Amino acid sequence: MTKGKKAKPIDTTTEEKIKEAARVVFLKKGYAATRTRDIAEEAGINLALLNYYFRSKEKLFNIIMLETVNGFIQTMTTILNDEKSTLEKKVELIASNYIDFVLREPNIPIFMLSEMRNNADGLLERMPVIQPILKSTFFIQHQDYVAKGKITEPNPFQFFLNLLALTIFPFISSPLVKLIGGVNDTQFTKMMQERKKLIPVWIKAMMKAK
Amino acid sequence: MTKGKKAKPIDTTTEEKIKEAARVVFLKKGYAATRTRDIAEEAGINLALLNYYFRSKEKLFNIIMLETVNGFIQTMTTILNDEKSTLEKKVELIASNYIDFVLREPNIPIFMLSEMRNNADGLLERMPVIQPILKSTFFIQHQDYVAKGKITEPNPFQFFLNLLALTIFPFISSPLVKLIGGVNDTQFTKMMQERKKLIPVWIKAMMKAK
DNA sequence: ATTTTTTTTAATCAAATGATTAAAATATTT
DNA sequence: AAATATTTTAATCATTTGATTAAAAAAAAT
Repeated sequence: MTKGKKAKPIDTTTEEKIKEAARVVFLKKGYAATRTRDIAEEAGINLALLNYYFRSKEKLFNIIMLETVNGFIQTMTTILNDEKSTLEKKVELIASNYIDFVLREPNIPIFMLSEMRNNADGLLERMPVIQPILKSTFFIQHQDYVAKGKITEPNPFQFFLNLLALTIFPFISSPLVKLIGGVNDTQFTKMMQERKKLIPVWIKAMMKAK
Repeated sequence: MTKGKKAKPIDTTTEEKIKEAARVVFLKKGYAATRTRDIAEEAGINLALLNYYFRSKEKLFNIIMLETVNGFIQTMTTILNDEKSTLEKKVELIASNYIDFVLREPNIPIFMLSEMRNNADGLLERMPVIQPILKSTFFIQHQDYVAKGKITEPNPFQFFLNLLALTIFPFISSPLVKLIGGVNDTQFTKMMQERKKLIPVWIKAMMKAK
């Protein structure tokens, strides 16, 4: 109640510090397994301060979730809607940019998808920026390729799913990959780097498959 | 303490009922978000009974987790190690069997992967039946194909990852798919059924890609 | 310098939650 | 049928955990 005075350039470092800590903990452990005390400790502040700034665990979570999803979708929509680049180029960009992105933030995919899984309190529907994807240049170009016989499978969603799957799944399953394959972090990163070049080649091959 | 009398064919229905309920709730919500009371209610029994039979939430969870992972890996190793079938046939079988499997139990992949993510208390290492995969006939056949020039990418793990990704990822991302694509459950199932045939075709095309 | 506002904290609360206990109900054995 | 063992429950405990409060410390305004 001492806050909302508006137009007041408050020193935002503490608030940011808490948000950053919340991001780290939420992304690593998920909402349910996260204790607000964990976040406070990670931020190096007292628990009450967290509630002072963000009122509740849920509100803080919603902020983090929204920013995370937006960060993830943003690059996507930009690439998908670029009218200059071909479909093949878009595939390259998505593979390359997202592998880099997820290498920096490996917890994001499993975090997002596991939080969305039971869609508690309609979290998904409140997410913005998601709908435009269907009407993107990417999908129009796909349609065009299908019409010209350059792509066998006509469902653009199968195509998009495949691209996402090849790009993101390895990160979601990385604990398993590292265990089964006896792969360490360095090797894993190297494999993912290789996939930046491999995925476009694979996708191109799949397009003409029948 | 009245239990462990050994060699006593006790009526196992209550125990099974609790386990089944635990499976339902754990798979849907994950360990941290699950309340033992939820499980008791789902099983139609009292909370104390759950602890009487299984001592603790964690012990019950470990049982469910172990059975789930085993169920998931079992089919895999059987297919991967069959010496009669070709590599192509194995790809078909894995795609087909796993899509059927996950259509019946759509929560299993995200459950397994999200629980494994921070590998608390070395859950992963205690999982059996995982190591043999690397030495399976599948990988030997892959090596053979590489030697004969039938497969471009030499790393068998990339190959295996791709197969898993194309098969499983759609289920993990189904909330997103249904939202972005405006796809309902029936349509989703249909898409996945189509993938049973499509994935082998795609994989075959990817094998020769360069 | 004094007053006012903002920031931070320690202490505490209340609800949720995993677990236990002791006794009642039911089944089994004798 | 009586005695014994097993199964089930209601009530309760202790800890965890999200949240609040009131007061101290720090910063800003006057």
